[in-house]
Amino acid sequence: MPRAGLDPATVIEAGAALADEVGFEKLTMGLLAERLGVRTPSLYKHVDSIEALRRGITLQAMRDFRDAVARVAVGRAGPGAVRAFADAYRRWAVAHPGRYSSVVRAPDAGDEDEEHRRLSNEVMQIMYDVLAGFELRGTHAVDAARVLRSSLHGFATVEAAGGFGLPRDVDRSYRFLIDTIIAGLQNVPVDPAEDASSREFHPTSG
Amino acid sequence: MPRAGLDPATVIEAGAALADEVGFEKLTMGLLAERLGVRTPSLYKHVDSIEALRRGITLQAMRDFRDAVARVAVGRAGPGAVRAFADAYRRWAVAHPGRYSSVVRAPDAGDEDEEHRRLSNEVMQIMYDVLAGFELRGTHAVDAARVLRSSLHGFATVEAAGGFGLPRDVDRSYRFLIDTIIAGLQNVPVDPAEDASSREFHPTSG
DNA sequence: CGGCGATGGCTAACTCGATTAGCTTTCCGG
DNA sequence: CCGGAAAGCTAATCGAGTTAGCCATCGCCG
Repeated sequence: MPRAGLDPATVIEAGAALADEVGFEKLTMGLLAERLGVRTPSLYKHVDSIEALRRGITLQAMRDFRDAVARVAVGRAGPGAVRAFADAYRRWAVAHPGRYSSVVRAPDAGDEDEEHRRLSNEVMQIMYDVLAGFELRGTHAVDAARVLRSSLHGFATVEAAGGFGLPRDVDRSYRFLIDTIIAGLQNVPVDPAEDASSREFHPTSG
Repeated sequence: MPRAGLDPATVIEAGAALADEVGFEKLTMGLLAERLGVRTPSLYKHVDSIEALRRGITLQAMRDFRDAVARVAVGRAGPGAVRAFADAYRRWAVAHPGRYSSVVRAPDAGDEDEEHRRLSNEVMQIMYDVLAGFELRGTHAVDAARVLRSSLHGFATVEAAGGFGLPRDVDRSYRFLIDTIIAGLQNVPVDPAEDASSREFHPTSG
């Protein structure tokens, strides 16, 4: 019998694609093996465990996600950049539901290696960049990035979970969300006590 | 040997408490049985399956969550109500991480029975109520509720996943999030084309 | 061209969690 | 006090993950 010609990258890529179809949590070694035309134990020649497979899918997805949002945001800042970023964010999440789950899940203990942290920070940095141009000094730069992150992530998660009852309106609600965030960041009252703590700014720790 | 004296409600309550300790997804029949001083198969005298157990925990948690947020929001509207609601929301999520996961997870196929839908709608209704007082007509009432829901859910999820690097600042960021949402809802531009579609308002379909 | 070591795939077998079957014991109403 | 329903238990099955160990294939080197 001819060999399947697998290697770790192929297995992880196929796992990511399969996760998009059946859901990241439903991804199984047996299912992936079947998809690759191979018996389950054979996969262990390429990945150490299902945990390692998930980790690999997560990292691959994070790189792809970072590239997708970086592409539209590069060199831009302010409301237009936030809109473009938010659109790319949701578009990617909707196009890759399984990968998106993998990106945002709570990493299992020890799962968060150096590369994971680095990629997280790169995405946060892109958020800081698109938010430049709003008058956010000091700690509020961190806060604003968290606002953007939480809101977009929450929307994507609820949408992916089928939590919105009326599918027709979801695009419009997303636009409203972005409009609200932008208007909010332009009008949020500045607490003078907070503004004094500018020194605490830590751009890579979002 | 004396009987343990279990019944479905006890088992579900213990399961919810255990989920808060070990995480909803790590909850196992064996673990719960051990906690209750009973052998694993004995649990099946009280719950049909682990899926049914999860469903029971979810419904119990949704009721408790609804009560917690309803209590602080009753009869109030506008920014103060949004603040109180958001505080109760996050407080509950932080205090009951396993239950919170169960409330917001994507329900498995068929899992979403009538009571689940009813409880979802009740929480959405509370959101509509606290958002009354902002000048949101027509479809934007739905949009605003989705904004609030997405943002609070996203923040709670990222926080629960340990996604924020600087734990000290999380309270402040949450306040900033709420301030931003409130300022945003007070200043978001109204699109005249949207405002015309007021008839489409469906308050229970969030 | 032949050989050979590394590699990739396979079968068999084990573990663990969920679940079922069927037995036994306890409890409670009559 | 008695009989059956209810609640626990042991034994056993099933599926997913994983390991061990066997064998075929590939690619490279003499």
